[in-house]
Amino acid sequence: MRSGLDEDFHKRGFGDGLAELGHEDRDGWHLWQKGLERRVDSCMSAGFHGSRQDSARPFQPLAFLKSSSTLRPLPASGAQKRPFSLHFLMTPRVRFAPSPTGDLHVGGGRTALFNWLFARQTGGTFILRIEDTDGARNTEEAQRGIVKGLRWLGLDWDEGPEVGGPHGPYFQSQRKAIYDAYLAKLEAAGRVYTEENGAVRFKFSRTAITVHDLVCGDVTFAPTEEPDMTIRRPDGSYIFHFVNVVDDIEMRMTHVFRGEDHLSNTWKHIDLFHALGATPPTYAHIPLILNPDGSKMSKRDAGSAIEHSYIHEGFLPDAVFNYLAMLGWTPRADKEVLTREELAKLFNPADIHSANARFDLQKCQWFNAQFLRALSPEALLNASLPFLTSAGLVIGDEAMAAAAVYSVKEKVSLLKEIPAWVHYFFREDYPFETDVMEKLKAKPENANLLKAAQTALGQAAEWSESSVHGAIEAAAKDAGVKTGALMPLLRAALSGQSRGPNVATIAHLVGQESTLRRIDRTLSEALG
RNA sequence: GACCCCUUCGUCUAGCGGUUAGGACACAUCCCUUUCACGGAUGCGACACGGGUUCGAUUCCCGUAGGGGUCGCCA
Repeated sequence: MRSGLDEDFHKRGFGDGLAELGHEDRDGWHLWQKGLERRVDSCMSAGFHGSRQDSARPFQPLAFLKSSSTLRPLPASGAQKRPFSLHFLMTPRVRFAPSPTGDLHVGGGRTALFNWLFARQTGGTFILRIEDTDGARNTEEAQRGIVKGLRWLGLDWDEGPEVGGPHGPYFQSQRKAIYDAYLAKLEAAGRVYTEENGAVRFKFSRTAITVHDLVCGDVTFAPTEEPDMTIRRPDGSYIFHFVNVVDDIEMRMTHVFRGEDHLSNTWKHIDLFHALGATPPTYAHIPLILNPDGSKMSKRDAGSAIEHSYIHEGFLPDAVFNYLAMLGWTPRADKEVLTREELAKLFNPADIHSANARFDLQKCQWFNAQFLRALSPEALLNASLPFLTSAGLVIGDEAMAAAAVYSVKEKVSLLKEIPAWVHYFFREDYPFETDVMEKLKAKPENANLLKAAQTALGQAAEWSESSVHGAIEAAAKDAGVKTGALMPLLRAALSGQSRGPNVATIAHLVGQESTLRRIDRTLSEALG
């Protein structure tokens, strides 16, 4: 979608790649290139990231121009220019490229999330590519875990497995012919050699290579002394570094958001891009997620796996999405609880932190509690259904069930806690908790109090929450006790528990007949 | 061992040379209240250390220490 001006701009050579930036002022951004100045009205993702390393190149700008305005000769004055790379007539293409190792790891989930956020914000394309080059340890089952985790988080992809796309196949195990062709290019360029056993190595250029990173700034690596990199095994299968670069070229990636653990190897990738005559994408190496004690988070650690730690524990996708997005990035907003749409709108790679972050399960649960409370009764019931079912509860009346779970929503932070709070709504043979039983038996007059309440409730002509409440108050008054003395007894009788929603709410929801039966049962079983 | 990244309350963070160093989670106290919660209020609590630069450093520079990462025919 290029405007005429953009087209003109493009014709004059303002393509992707290196441009120069003048300055930012009230009029917007002034970009300078090839003797012309272009003023930019609006930018998506406006922002600059200061480079800590090289003060001569202090900014690594990030701009996706939406509209353009004037195009005029560059002023002759020697205003300072700052070089930067900019893909400004191109919609971004980003990808998440996991190797299928089973359950989606939170670190991977967040990497996918940042890519997704960026794509959704800029109107770009988000691609899922499965890096299953290591046939020995990759299984279809493992790949399903990744897909399930991404779908659960709501990270939909525009190209990739299950949805297809123009640059497929999206499994590296199916792209051998492409890699062979690229290997031929390297051979033609004299950049590879084959070892005696058949392994193929890539000849490093052994020059200094600078990574221009949106997060880390410019990072320069001195000419390497490492041995040349193997890119193909003797059995003909290819190595990660090579296929990763080839696919990023083939799939036209403009940006790569990935974990900081890749930063140290990025010079190798850039070397490959250059050897293949391609321009490297813009990189953004995002900080890692650490355990609460600062150690590296691995598969076995709490909170590390999407399905095991979140889906099964009763987290809501939106909450995990929100929490993960805030780990390593702070949106410029006056609140923390944000929807994925709001996060996508606010996302700015320039605001990504460069320091690793520790995982805090409590805060993640807090986010979950926030989203839980915002759910409608129907949505809450729907979300808790798997947990209610696995607790053996049978839902008869859905409206009642929805009201029941809704009545305890601010008492829990995880869906899996809900059954323990609502089980008595769905059955009348609930157990009496030990302390509840003791409390009931503590005073002989409790039985009479309950009987009085039962009589009053039995006589209620109307069965609304307020009428129930009124009947209980009246019964307490007649019996000469405070309402606050009767309520706990009734709560015990109706639920077998000492805590829960309002007593009147419970009675109202289970109905008049059940309420009376529950008191009968208490009288005979707990006080009999 | 070499190289790379990082360092503000316990945790996530705001800050971009001059602030009583702000917020959120957690924790504590109080209020609300039929319980448990929610909510509200208050409190606790941080610039890793040492040198510079500067009238002035949390902020800029250099070291040190500490944490993390990378150096695979894993991805």
